[in-house]
Amino acid sequence: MIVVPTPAGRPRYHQVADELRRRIRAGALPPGAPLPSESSLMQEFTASRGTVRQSVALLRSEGHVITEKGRGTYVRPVLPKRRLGADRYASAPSTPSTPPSPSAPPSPSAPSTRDGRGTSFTLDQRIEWSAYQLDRSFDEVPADEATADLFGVEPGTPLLRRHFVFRAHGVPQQLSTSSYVLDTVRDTPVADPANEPWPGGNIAQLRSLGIRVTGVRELVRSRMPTADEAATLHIPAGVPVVTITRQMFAGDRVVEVANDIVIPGDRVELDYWIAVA
Amino acid sequence: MIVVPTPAGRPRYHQVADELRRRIRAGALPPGAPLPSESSLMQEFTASRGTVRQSVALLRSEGHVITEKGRGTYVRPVLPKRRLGADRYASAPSTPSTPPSPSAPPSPSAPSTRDGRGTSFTLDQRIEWSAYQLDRSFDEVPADEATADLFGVEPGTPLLRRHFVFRAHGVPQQLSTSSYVLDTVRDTPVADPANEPWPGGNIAQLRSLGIRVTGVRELVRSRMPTADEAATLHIPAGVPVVTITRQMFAGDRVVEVANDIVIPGDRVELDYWIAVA
DNA sequence: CAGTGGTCTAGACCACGCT
DNA sequence: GCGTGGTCTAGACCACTGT
Repeated sequence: MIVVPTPAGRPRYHQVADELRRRIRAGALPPGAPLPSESSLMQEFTASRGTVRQSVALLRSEGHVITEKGRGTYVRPVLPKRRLGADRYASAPSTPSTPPSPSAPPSPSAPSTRDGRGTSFTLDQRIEWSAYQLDRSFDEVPADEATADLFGVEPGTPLLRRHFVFRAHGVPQQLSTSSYVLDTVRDTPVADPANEPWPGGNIAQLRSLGIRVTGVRELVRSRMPTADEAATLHIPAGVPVVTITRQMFAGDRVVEVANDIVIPGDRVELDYWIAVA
Repeated sequence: MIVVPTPAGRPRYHQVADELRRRIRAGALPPGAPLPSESSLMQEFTASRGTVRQSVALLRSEGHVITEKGRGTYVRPVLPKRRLGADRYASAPSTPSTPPSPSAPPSPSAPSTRDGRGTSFTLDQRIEWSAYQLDRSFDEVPADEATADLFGVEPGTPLLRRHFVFRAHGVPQQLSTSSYVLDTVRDTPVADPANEPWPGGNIAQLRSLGIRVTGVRELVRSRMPTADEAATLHIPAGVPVVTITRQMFAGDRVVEVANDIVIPGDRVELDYWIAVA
């Protein structure tokens, strides 16, 4: 068969993807709208199915569209983002409309955010403890090197490790693996999975043990999800995860380590305040 | 020829990808190592080229491997990550080994971090101002709605907008679009691109105008890069970007807005400290 | 049932990096 | 020139979603 030379030097599947991207940007294909079917695209662009599928795969990997088996391909809807701010660590149990915490920024108006690609909006979405559903599994393990380092203890120190899957309103929101040094929680209500979710979270938990958390350190990274994570969190192709490695401090002492909180990147924004000396 | 057990129902290209992932995790294919060529894989797994290519495309989109035209496919090397902490906003000009800033966490030891996929390490990498190269373009524009909102001014307010491409040691590190209200910087050295990079950064710049920055708010998000961003920042497939929307405050007043700092997700980790009341 | 996307094959020509 | 991956074609069968 005769291979059609690529007109502009640009591969045909890029041309198709470019055109579809253009329509998405221009609003001709708004979020949620179906893309033309593969057969339509084959006709419209005079390309083979493989080429058309390559275009769509590209758009998928860029996070522009999602594909549903047997139904079609759709422009990725923009999800409302959960905003995680410092106030989630405030001592008072959260109420849907709690005023900002003492160390919060000077009440900046909630900005409308851009996702860098077009339509966007942000929801200052608070989820009450009661709306959470929770899968959890607790176990006792010796500290691996990374976790020991974060705690500032010897590797091998016995830990209580808790693994959580948070859901809110039926939608998986995040995974989290969080540890306490076993000695500090053994035979306390904190070590009992039945007491989760604990109102006020880990800080309240530690408080019940007489440990007063004075600060939290968060190390934020981003990467593509593992296959497991994508499945558990219902993450479509083209969407990264944000990971947080967290240390809770009581003075100089590390009292909790979350060795990777994993959150879908299309459902969250992290809000930080830095005081400048 | 190695015969891979056939978990029936699982598509062949997934089986191939699973096996390659396994080898990567197991260390049989360490970072930087070449994957078997497509023809080898075709033989080893008794699959057509299309199927083998689909496996590799999957691994690429997951960030496990990168492909170089005419050379081969390689396990993605783990890059040292630049750690961005609050100290980058400290008043004193940074020196490679400056002690932590006043509001910093209680000197936690630099943790060794996990990338969630295997081998990993972190470099507490400081880049002196002198190591920066910088592309910049300044222009004067009326504030769009999002930026006006972040500034707390009316849309249309004249802004000095600066676009930067930072490189360090030849490697592109981040894009940034940052604005001042034009009235506050007109006819000052700050408005002259020739004075970039300005030692001490935007805070020192504002200081030279008699404006004392008291705090910085950062809104962190993650998404896949646009085609432009991927090209400019040399981002391979399967690597997301971290974006930061930043407001600099002088008291209650917003004095600078960075309406999207874009950083490759495989080259950075953000380090935040939250004081708990 | 018809329409959608998912998987797979076999073959072809091309552009690139290296030796 | 050889080996690598990049692009493209044409056809086939399948699983899933809707009516």
